[in-house]
Amino acid sequence: MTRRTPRPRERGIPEATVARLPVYLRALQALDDQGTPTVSSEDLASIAGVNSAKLRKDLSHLGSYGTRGVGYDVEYLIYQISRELGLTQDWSVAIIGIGNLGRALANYGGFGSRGFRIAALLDADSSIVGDKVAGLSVRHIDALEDVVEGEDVSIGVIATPAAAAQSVCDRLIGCGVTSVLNFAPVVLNVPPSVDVRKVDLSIELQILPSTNNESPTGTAGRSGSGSPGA
Amino acid sequence: MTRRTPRPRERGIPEATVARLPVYLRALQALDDQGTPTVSSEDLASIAGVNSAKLRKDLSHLGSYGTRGVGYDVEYLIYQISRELGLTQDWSVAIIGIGNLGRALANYGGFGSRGFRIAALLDADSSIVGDKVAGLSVRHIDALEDVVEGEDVSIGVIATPAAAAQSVCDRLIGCGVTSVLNFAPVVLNVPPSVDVRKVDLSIELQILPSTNNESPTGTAGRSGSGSPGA
DNA sequence: CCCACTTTGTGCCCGCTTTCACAAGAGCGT
DNA sequence: ACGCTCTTGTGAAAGCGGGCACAAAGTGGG
Repeated sequence: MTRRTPRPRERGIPEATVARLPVYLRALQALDDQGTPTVSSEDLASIAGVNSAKLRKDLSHLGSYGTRGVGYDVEYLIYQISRELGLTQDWSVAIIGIGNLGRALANYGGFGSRGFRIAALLDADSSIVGDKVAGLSVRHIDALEDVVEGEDVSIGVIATPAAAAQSVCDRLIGCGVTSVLNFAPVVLNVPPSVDVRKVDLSIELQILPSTNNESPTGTAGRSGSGSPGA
Repeated sequence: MTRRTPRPRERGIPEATVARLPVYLRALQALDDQGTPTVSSEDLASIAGVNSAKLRKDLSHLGSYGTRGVGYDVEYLIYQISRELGLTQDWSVAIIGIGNLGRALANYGGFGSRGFRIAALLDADSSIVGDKVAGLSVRHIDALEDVVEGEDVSIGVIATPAAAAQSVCDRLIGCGVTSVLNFAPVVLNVPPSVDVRKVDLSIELQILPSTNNESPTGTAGRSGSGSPGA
């Protein structure tokens, strides 16, 4: 097992904050592309869709990188957030299950641009093994252990049918993967040392109609990215 | 504009609870398929991956549908949860942006089985307009207003590139859609009466590596489905 | 009828988040 | 150098959600 590089840093940044950092990061990158040199917490918060006080408190956990009376230096903040998220190093990702969703994920540009390298695509269906998807050749699931070892994969993305998810997950964990992103509609059973994030497309849809009724308290247009966290 | 049926009920169920109801629902349906007539909070909680006290408290918000000493009647609970989520009526969904992700969504079986009917697929790229995807013919985005009106669409799913998302969203809202599920990596600007849920694939990935480091406090394997909510 | 056992529903407390409000810091024009 | 304006960083308060632990309620056996 090669080094899985478990970033040392991270004193104690609240999980809720970490979940928002990528949103800030994207907003900052958009600003950077436009050539904006600095941005105030008010403006950045508005782009990211959050309260400005919350934004400031979030950023304050990284350190005092703002300048009073001026705002934050866009490029410097991008660097600091990337660093905190561990995006300054590359993470190898394996996608298991190359159906429609797996293909969508493989082709999704958002990954490579961050520090994520899609190292392998795996599927159990031998009729698609060998196909080229997003420039990669689909390999058979039997090669999972070899691939994880050889490519030093540290993140597994499960896009298989529900029935296969748990066993795939077990095999991933068995060869040292500690982070799993699960798109299958099942609750995975994992030891505490492994972090699983779950994304369930149909659940998102089911929640939707229940929230937009004329709530007397006026819930007002939300836009959370999901994950209540713990 | 036909009836958009804004369910009247819903006194004040916590958002965190609503977000978990679909998970319970799925577990219950699996039990029902196996012919299990009743289930205890302990067992159901274990399947759904939550604390049993939390489960009981969640369900208590719907009313007292359990029997002490016995548990919950599976079928009745399915009905009550479906009802609360508004799944007892059909919702028409339009997917805009038929790239890889849009295709994955269109083919995703989980929708039709619940009360969701995929009414239309729309895209701006005329080279794919007319293609058959998941049994539906892709229509041109110009027809958006006609489609929403004609099919009584109440939910829009945005799977377009980031740049197109806001304008598509505006058009959806313009013709009466009040619920939007956004897969594009931008924060949409909407009036408070519209509910937007955002799912961002690359953000989930970015959060992942930051959470599984040997946190001194032992954060232990999480598995939240996302959405910190408001 | 009574008792032992099971399981729900919930009061209570604790810790995490969010939000407000403001003092301290930084730049700028004069 | 001074004062004005802008913006950050943060103490304190309020709100929400999670989980324990227990009383209440229902079942079944004798």
